[in-house]
Order: sequence, then C-alpha cells, then structure tokens
Amino acid sequence: MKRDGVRAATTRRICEEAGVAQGAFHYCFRSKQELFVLLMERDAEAPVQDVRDEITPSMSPRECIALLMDRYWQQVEKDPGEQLVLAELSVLALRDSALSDYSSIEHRVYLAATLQHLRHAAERTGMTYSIPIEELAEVTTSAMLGVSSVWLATRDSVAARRNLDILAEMVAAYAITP
Amino acid sequence: MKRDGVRAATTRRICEEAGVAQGAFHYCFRSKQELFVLLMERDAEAPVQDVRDEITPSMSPRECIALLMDRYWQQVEKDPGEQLVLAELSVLALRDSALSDYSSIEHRVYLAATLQHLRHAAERTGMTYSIPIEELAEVTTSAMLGVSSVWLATRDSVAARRNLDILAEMVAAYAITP
DNA sequence: GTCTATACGTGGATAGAC
DNA sequence: GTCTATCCACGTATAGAC
Repeated sequence: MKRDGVRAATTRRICEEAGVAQGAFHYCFRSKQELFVLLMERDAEAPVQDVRDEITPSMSPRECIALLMDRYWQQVEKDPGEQLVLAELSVLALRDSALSDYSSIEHRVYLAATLQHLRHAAERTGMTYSIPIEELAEVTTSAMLGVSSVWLATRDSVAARRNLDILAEMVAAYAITP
Repeated sequence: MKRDGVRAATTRRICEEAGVAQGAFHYCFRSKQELFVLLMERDAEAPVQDVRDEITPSMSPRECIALLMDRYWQQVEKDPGEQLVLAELSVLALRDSALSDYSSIEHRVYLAATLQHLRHAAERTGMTYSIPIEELAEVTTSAMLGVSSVWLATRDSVAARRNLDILAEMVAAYAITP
C-alpha cells in the first residue's frame, strides 16, 4: 500500500508478494474487506510515542509545543507513504459504510498523542492552559493534519515547517506559566 | 461523484445517467483520465466568493477573521459531498502521475479565498498583520482544511465550530489595529 | 493448508453499423 | 454523432484436487 497505493493492493498482488497462491487469500481472510478492517484496527492502536522524558521543567510553553510539532513533522517526513496510506484509507472508509468506524483513524491516533503531550507538558513545567486541554488538543491536531495534508500534495517542506512554527506560536499563546 | 463517490463514476454509469450509450464516452473524451483532468481544471478555477462588502471599517480583527471562518464553514456544511469529492480527487491525483498537477487543488482554491479575505480586511479596517500576509493565509488555510477533514469523518459539527472559533482567535492575534 | 482452475462481474476502450 | 456489440484485462471469490 505504501509503495503503490491502496488501490494497487489487490488480493492477487498481495498473495504474489507474500509468495502464496491467490486462492490462499480467502483461507486467511473471509474477504478483502476483512483484511482492511484488521489493518485499520492495527493502525488505530498505533502506540503513541512517549515524549515524557524530553520535556524538562525549565522549558517554556513555546518550546514544549515546538517539540510536539517537531515530533509530528519528523514522523510525517520520515515516512510520507504512511501518511498517504492513512489518507487513502480515510476517504475509502468515508465511502464504505462497512469501514465507516475507521474514517477518522488518522485523526484519532494523533489526537491521543497531542493530548498526552499537552498533559505531560503541564505536569512537568507546571503550566496551565487558558481553555480546556481537550479543546486545545483537538484544534491543534486538526491544524497539524491540515498542514501535513497540504505538504503531501505540494511537498513544500519549507512552507510546512513554517506553518508548524506559526502554529506552535499560536498554541503556546494559550499556555499560562506558573 | 458527489452522490456515490469518485470510484462509482465509471464510464458506463456516467453515460447511463447522461442518457447516452457507453460508446459515446470515447467520442467525447479521449479517455477517462482526460475527463478527470477537465473536471479538476474546472474545480481549480472555482470562483472565489467576494466578501468585500461584508467587511465594514468598524469591525474588529476578531470579527473579520470569524467572518472568514463562517463563510468557509457554511460552504463545507452546505455541501459536504463536494468536500469529500475534492478529498477523493486529491488522493487520486497523489497516486496518479498524470494527475499530479491537481493534487493540491483543494488547498489552492481555498488559499486564494483566504488571502483575498485577509487583504480586504486590511484594506477596509486599516489593520495590518505582524507576519507576512501570505504566511498567515497559508497556515490559516491549512488549519481550516484540517478542521473540515476531521469533520468529514466525525461529522461532529459542534467540535468543528469550536475548532474554527479558537482558530479565529489564534489568527486574529496576528492582527494589529491602527 | 496450499495449490490450480475457474466462475463471474465489472472496468476501459475499440470496431463498425447506421 | 450515436448506437450496438465486443474485446480484453483485471477484480473478488469459490470449487475441488492434493
């Protein structure tokens, strides 16, 4: 999927690359849809990277938020194919009622990471937020998702980094230092 | 495409709903890809709604930006299918080198609208921005795109409106009143 | 369990009558 | 120009031998 796109992942090609006959597919999975569900369930349980140790008590809000953006951007740029596949699966799920539970996996995975990061930052530096942390995490995650979507299409890394930088500043404005 | 998704737009069904024989398709278009290119060219030239008259000199930056968000949100919620089709076409273009020119149509269309809005707001109210207007428009558009992507999946209108509201506040913080 | 063979539907595209 | 008929490739899924 990462190499050739979700569309190219036919049962024939999957089996071919797995070195088994195509007929074996329906021994392993009831249907192709079942495989997709299993894949998306796995993605939805992607472990959230633990950045607890990277936040030190002396860091400013701006630095804490910048760290979140950096980690996110690293992940995107390290493996753009993965982002693209997640995007493909998301739109696929939006049109297939059997997969609709997974239409927001991309969002959910990163939302959890953002929320965790904001919580750790608050714990370690003693800062608080001027709006509910869930709301801040939600808008931050949505915005980051937008930035990465645009980057996937334009591949303008300079613009993406600048966007995340401005975004970090915007979000940090909602932090209150003790 | 809006009703049943881009995938469902086969040459057969297009001709069926157009009331012509399937063979007529390849008289009108060289290939299905050509039709897609034509469609995306049309989308890319979507007229930017003129909001010049809605901005009055007495409005605060916060109100000006909120107006931008409102207009955007109206468009998304009025016709979610269109947003979804744009998203589908974007990912399609990302995997098809012949369509790669159009992978960022969604972004480009709204970027132009945002930029125009910010310029008009500056002209009518005399305000300026503390960072280059192009950079502010870029990050704002990306963030709005992210919010609408998430909404397409979750259909949580309350969360979306709240996200846009916070976003408006964030962006307005970059305005300097005269 | 894994294979081969095959059924069966659905794509895009073309040929050629009218 | 528009139609019918057809080609051919490829998709998922199943049947049944080994």
